[in-house]
Amino acid sequence: MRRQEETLQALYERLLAHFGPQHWWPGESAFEVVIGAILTQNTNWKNVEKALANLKEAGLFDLSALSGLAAPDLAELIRPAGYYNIKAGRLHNLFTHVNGHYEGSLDMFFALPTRELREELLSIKGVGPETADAILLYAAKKPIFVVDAYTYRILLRHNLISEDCDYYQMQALFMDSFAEDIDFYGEYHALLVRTGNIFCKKSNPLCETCPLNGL
DNA sequence: CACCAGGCAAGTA
DNA sequence: TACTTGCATGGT
Repeated sequence: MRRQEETLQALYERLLAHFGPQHWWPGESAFEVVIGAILTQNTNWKNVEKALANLKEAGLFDLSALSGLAAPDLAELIRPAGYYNIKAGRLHNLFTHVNGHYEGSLDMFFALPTRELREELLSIKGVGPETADAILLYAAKKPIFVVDAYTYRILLRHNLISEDCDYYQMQALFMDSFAEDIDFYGEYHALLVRTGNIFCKKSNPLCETCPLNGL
């Protein structure tokens, strides 16, 4: 319905006016986005930064170097990000896929059409819908909207969805409302996360100073 | 001290 | 199919 896309447009404009452009994803390379996408699963970004710094300081910040590490050694380096044993395995799964099918080249992997690339990412144990979409949008530069826990919480609190709304329903809400635009999708998701971090945490249920009040 | 963070997979009934 | 639970560090 038309009302909904106007609301989503207004929501974006309010957030942009309040916070300004976020210029996501933080990090310079596609490789860093991929690693960060795994490490930030259910984890504060500050903790991820410590893990990324460890990898860089160890001089192991590339796919072939990390592929050669034993799981316990990789786990120790990413320890500050939490779930370090699980995440070491998930990173390894991803490296193995890229090494086995694409000569260790992310560029070659990302040259796949969006639909196929998404399916392959989801086939890797440890890569779910949000991680796959974050990699698609911010690393592979494909036009796809990333949904996360904050997206759900913000939409729910402003009565834009019902409680049982799932990942793909929320994603369709945005992608049906707006033309495909990598920069716009990237900004919008980043703004939702920024807003969530400040105004829409579980511990801050009232959102009294939230710029979205009165939508 | 309790609670939470830019999820996901595996186990259970 | 639909819940539930484990994973874990570091900040508030």
